Amino acid sequence: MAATAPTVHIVDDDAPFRTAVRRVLDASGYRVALYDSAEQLLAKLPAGEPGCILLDVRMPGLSGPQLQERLAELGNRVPIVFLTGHGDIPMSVQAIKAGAEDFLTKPVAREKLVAAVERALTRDAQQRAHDSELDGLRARVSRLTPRESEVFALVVRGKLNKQIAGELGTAERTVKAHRQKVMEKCEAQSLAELVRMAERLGMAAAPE
Amino acid sequence: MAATAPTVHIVDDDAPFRTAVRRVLDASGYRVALYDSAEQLLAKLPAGEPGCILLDVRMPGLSGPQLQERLAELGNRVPIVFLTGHGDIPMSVQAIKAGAEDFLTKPVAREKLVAAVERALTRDAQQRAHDSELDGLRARVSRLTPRESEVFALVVRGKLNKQIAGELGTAERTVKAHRQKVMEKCEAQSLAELVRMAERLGMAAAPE
DNA sequence: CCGACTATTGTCCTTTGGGGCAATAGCCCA
DNA sequence: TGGGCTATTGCCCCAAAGGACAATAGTCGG
Repeated sequence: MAATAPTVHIVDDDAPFRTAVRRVLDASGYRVALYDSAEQLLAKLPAGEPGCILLDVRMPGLSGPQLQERLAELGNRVPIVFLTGHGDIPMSVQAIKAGAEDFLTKPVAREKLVAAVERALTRDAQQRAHDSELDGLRARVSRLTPRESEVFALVVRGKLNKQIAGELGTAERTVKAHRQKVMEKCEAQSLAELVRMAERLGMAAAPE
Repeated sequence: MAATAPTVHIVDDDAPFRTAVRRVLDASGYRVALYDSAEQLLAKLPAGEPGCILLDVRMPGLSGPQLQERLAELGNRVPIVFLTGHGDIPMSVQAIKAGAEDFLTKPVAREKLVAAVERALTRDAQQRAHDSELDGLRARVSRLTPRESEVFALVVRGKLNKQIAGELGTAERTVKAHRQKVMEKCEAQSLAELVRMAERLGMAAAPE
């Protein structure tokens, strides 16, 4: 599973500047893609591929912060490094709070830029690793039938089969059957593992 | 358990400014404490009490960011709201990344200040609630004897009693005895609950 | 209409987990 | 030195979970 090499997406309406930055990042061995507007990035950004965004703040059309917000709405969590000559403190604070990896000001020292991009790519890789683990989990859990899901929820709350049977209005034997299916579909080797899965999926644990 | 009312700790070397800010916060109903330097705050800050810090950046002696760092080293996670007239973007970015609740610039609109303080206090309350829950858990788990802890670790990994007995070189009956003690001391009503506790305490889950 | 999937249950047997009762042993503190 | 705590174990019994074999029924897509 050799992951695609990560790409740094540079979004800036200033063509000469884009080129200059590309040169720096090229020289540092990064794959680079250029966009002259936020809209262009939204249209072309390949989903699901590793990378990060190097983003200007002031641009015609969507601004950098607006693009950040838009991406968040779309559920796209690509790390963003802001790089601008027209920033102010409130803007930088807002950007970082919204999850930006960094907020640099032009002119920027080459090492600062490269370091920020590197951190952004590292974070992206970690997020992806984490997400794909969760996705695998969700995929398994989503194979459960509605009934099995109910049993699953009660099992990880520590309920006994007989209690579950009572709550669901079925026979204990039936619960056992579902429970087996749950363990099988979730590929859990033990109850402890199943509970951990539920926990990672954020399933509430009210024992009641 | 009526918690102590939260206190806003104002750290600024400018006396008139301190007084002005105190007035604003007093008027909003907050308890306020004043300090003219970071050192004074470090010396007097009551540990374990709810509150937040309203912190200037440039001061004689320890600077605001240095105080933030020092508090982090001490494990004190009181939310900090920076309020300064001499800030710049890198500084604000660094402060927020280091966990500051906000980074405001003088002069600040009264509502912005009050809103930031309110968010800081809310965050503090949440952290405290979360921490005290964890502390309760740790207190229970710390009552386990070394042997019981070993059994605990293996149980939450989904090991069977006989496997645990094998790994510890004791009889299965012995494991059962320890296991009982673990459930009792941890006040866990079910294995699921025990696993959740281990999870919240960050105990690794290598099933091996 | 048929096969696949889901939901349900029954019976029976085995493996595990949970506990009561009791005893042996080492250690530490008063 | 004696009580208290920890670690160990044996025996016995009951409850709970796991799983084999088998069967009935309803739903749904072909």
